[in-house]
Amino acid sequence: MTDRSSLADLQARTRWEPGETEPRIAEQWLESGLFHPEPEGSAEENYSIAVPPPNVTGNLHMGHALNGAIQDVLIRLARMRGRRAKWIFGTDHAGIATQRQVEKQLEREGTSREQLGRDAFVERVWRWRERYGGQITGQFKRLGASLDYEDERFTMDPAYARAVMKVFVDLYEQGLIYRDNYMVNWDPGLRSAISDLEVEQREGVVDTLYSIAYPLADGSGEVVVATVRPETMLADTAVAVNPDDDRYAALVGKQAILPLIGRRLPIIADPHVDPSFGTGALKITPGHDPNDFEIGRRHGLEEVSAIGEDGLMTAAAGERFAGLPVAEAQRAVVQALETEGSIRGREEYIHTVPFSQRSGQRVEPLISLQWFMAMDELGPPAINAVTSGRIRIHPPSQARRYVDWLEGIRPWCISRQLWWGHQIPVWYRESETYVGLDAPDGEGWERDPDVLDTWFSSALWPFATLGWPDDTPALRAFYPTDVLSTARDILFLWVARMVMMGLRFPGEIPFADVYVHSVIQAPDGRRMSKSLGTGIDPLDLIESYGADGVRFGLLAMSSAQDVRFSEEKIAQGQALANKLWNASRLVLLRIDRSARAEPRPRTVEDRWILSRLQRAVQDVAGRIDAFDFSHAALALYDFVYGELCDWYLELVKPRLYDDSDEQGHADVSATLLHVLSETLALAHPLIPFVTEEVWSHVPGADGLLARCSAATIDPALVDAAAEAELGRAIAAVQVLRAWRDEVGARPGLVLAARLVADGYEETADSVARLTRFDFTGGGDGVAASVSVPGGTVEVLPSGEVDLDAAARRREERRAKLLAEIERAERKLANSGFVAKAPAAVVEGEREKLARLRVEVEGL
RNA sequence: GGGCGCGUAGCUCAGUGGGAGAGCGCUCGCUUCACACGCGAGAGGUCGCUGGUUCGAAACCAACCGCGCCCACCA
Repeated sequence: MTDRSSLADLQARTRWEPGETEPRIAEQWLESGLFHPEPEGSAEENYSIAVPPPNVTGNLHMGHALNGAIQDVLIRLARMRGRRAKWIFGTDHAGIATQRQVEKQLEREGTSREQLGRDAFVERVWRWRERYGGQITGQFKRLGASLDYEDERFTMDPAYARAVMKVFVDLYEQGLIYRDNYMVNWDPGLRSAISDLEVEQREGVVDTLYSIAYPLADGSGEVVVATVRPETMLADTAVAVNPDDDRYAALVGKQAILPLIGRRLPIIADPHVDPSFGTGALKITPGHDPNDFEIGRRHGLEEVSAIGEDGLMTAAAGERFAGLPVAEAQRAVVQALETEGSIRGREEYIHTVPFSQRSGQRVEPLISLQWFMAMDELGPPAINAVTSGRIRIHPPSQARRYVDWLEGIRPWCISRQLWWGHQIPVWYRESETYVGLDAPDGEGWERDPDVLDTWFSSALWPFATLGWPDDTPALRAFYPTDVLSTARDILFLWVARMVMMGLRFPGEIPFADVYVHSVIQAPDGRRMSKSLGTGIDPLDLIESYGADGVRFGLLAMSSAQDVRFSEEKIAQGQALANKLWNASRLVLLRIDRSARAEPRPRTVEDRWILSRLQRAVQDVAGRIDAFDFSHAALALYDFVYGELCDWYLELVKPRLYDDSDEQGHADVSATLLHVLSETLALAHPLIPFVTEEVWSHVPGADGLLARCSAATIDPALVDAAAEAELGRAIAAVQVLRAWRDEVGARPGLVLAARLVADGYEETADSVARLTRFDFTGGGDGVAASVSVPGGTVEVLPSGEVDLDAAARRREERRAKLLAEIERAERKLANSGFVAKAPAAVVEGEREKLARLRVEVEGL
């Protein structure tokens, strides 16, 4: 664009219109290749972040948008600081979620995955992914996320799958992955095992607690046990009592008869049994209760499975119940026990029950042949990485959660009875087992049908995306990564596992800092979710407010706490973008176009803005480095509104519009250009679009702002004297404006007055202009006097001032001053205060008192 | 059962030992030559409750009330 058309363009665009401009800028960034760094140099000198890979089925939700904004701020700032910055991009195959999507599609077509068969189904999922997957990519682009889209990964890519297989095989050979018949959380909806982390303990479930009598085998009586799951009694293999329970001491070693089944159950003693609960006797069902399973293993009890993986009672439940669904079996068992007269009581019982987060169904604990990963060897190094400070988790409370969880970690069930995922690299032939990267030679081998938990492959994300296990340039350039940013809910599911795998395989921590951001709740405080109807689509917000507004708003909202979504913050971001756009228009349309950006302070306000800018740069950058994004965003807002626009631009307008002083205009142009450029650089990581667009109109600006240097830190520009002097002028302006408003002076009218105050040598003209006073004329008499810092302004008589209002105002001010004086006097009369408070505080109080006294005398 | 956190203006939130803040909303004024998605000026708060520590508490401590989250194998 030529300079002239650029100016005409600026002149015409009195509003920042993100909808028209942002997509164009996003396109420019993508075409520039800026987001795709070549894999050169070392991880030490480079900067990288691996994005938490969204599900391939996913759409951008509020969490993605917030986390995207956070990571993009970090990446853009690092890039502007001259680091080779790579934001690793890709999607997750998301086993269950994706499989369900395609299954639903098949249902609509009147077929099912079973009818299709495994190979055809998996093929179908791949095609589904080609067609519908990766919508979220375009959504991230719209947000302005500077991910490396040119180097996209998928957790099912052949190379990635190779890494997954290698990790499995290695851990198997090292004895850390093993197959076992063990109690697992069975999800009847999914018909698959799930891990402990996918189980949600739901509180407040109302059940009936049945007391059931088991007769003693020797006919000497009965023992009464309590249960909320009477149908599981069909799989009982013992009755247990506490070893210290005198009531039952005589029964230990005897046998009870299991009603309905007739099996003889040993009566055993185990410390797990709480004598104070129920009758103090516990039925033991090793096949369907995690506690009982442990007790059973301790005592070598038989393990009976009465409930099958299909959710139906098995043959072991006896002829009467076999084949019934669990719920029906419960009714039938209760009915049968009632007929037998074995029920001794029933009461309402409210307790906590496990549900599957995946399907929402009640988890059925059962014994199943599954693959597990042992954690005893993997956990401690991962704990040490954090406790030693090599990995820093922010905020620190999350580090405690991390360590606590790892300290109590149990084996991880990694096999899933699904079709979509990384199929376990194990083959069987009769009694032989083969584990390897490729299928074994020879006939008759059958591969294990199960796939791995999706989190198994996600755990390798920071290095498998970079080509591990090969020693690639990308791996050398970008591993370990610098920051991992995520929500709290996957600290265990993902973050801890990445640390374990990173330490075990590439042998280094996968990232140095973990930032755990807040969860944004719906405005009413509930969880934001589609099913509750409380979800808010970030893309709709981008449509209304622009991506800059959404980014700013989400960052400003975020904190260490969970926060309620507030659309006002998004609007605040939009307002900031618009403000910056218009401030830039003022500067760019009025300056000397041949000026070069450099600080050329000529007045106190120039020194002031350079000083305030310097403080803002240090503050915002420091906040970002400390992962304090909300304060960084608000500090930027305060600088742009409260300092640059409200004061500096208003103060320099006379010089900016004065064409008679060529040198003066050139100087202020240079300084303004400097201030604008630095402000754009400072703001760019947070609100990249508007800053990039303004930059394209800055004379002499070459290329993209996203490629420029970060705002300069130069402590020499801090000028406390200028800040004090202009601070005084600002305070005076505010006092005088308030006074005018209260005494009803017409806004346009210039009032004659005398400025009788110290410290306004350089600022009196500005104060007069901004308050519409004329301090130049003489004149007699005083109609009113207004206190300003350092003295008073004496307003000369005129018919324009409501003297009664002025007097009223004076009296109000006087009363307030007297109250404050009394307060200060009381404080200083307090011997405890004078003796014990820090000297500076006492001195400050004395100065304040003196100041107040001077002012009240002036009235 | 254990642990963590929150309760400040109508709303959403800052503020962690020395005169209560922001954005939005509300009131009043302003078509001031960047912006009416604007500018200027205001109103509005027993800082959940009680007690304690301190010269001084919104902030620190204790108990309580209310809300939220995480972890946990008592049927």
